[in-house]
Amino acid sequence: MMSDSQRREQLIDTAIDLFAKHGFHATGIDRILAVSGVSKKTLYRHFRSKDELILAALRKYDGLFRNNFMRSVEGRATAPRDRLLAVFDVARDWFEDNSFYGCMFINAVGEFSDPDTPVRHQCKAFKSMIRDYIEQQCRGMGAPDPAGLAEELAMVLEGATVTAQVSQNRARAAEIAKTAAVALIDKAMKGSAGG
Amino acid sequence: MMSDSQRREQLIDTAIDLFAKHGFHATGIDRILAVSGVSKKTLYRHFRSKDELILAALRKYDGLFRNNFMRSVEGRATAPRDRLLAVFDVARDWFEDNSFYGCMFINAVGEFSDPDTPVRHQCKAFKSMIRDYIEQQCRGMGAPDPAGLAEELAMVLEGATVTAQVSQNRARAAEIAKTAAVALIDKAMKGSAGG
DNA sequence: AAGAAAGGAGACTGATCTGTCTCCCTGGTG
DNA sequence: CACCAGGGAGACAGATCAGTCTCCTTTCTT
Repeated sequence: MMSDSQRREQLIDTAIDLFAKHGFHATGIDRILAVSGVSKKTLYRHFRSKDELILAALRKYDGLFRNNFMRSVEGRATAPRDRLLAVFDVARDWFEDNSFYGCMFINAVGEFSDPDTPVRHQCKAFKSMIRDYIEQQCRGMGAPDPAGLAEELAMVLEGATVTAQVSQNRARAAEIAKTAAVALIDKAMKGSAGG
Repeated sequence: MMSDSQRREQLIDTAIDLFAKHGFHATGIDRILAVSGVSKKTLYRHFRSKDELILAALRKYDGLFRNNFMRSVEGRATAPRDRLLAVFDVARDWFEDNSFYGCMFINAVGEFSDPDTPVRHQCKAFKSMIRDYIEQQCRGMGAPDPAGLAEELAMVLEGATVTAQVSQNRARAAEIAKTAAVALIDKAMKGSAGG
């Protein structure tokens, strides 16, 4: 039998799938219920409104992505510089996944334009998390300006994600981003101890 | 009095505004009618459906953006390398505009996930146009691999657009992108005649 | 086995969506 | 003034939206 908390997770997982695939406004509650097999009553016992379900989905997606992303990067490389490059290999795998529909948070920002909204705060937190992780590797590499380099690399990753979403050739987007990342890292490390 | 074609343009202009601000699914026909002051009958005389209005809006926005973008870049610089950098100054102005809600095409892609859709084709055409323009400048600069450099720079611009949309500090997104662009151009031109 | 509690199914409400159609007002012409 | 065409206003239809509530089945407890 399904416990109450299992139903809740089932609901959130289904919401993540459908929101990622079809968008937030275009995905109706009824569809989420039909796919998840949970009743409407149960949904509204766990979440006050659709907006709260959206928030819960974004939060869980943030955690899942964070874990998977960091574990994948760290499984591929140990040296900070190698990890920075591994970021784009992990991104390539992400882009090539069948269930890739672009960054869920970028898509959310496009649908929720009010900047002082919980959804927007969640999106900013996600982007900060990615940037901070990259910055940590930059610092470990001994970059003179780890924050500046991290912002550049995070921006390239962002651009690659969007490009992969729009274009046909998703792997190529990751390749180009990696090439650019190498150049940016080299420039940042030029003349420093780590370069 | 308003002519029929004026009403059509009024409709499209209003649609561009509202779609950019609130998204496509969240913007109802009735709201577009109320803001534009055009009647429903007239709308459906000009457009078969909302989807056709969306397409018309994307097409007109493409043309407006293209003209404004190229003219602004070319008004700021003449040498190809300077024009490539001017791209990010123009982007900075764009980001800082009050009516900036991110790239309308990126937002559209987030809401229309089916890749074989007129909307998606329009988005790809827009991105190709930007990349081709950048590539043209790269070629004029004598870059050894103008297409490759253009893809990198276009990706940085894309990332800057998204970052500006999410973050508070929009001007900074343009600054970082420009810094990264300088590094990428320098790397591409290293050892060549133009460098 | 009897009773109680909980959850699924889904009817229902009121709002809103796209798209059609009717009515009426306006303005031009004889 | 009479007539007629075109467009605005908006009623209307049918679907779908978020959210509430009722009914009934299932399952657990005693």
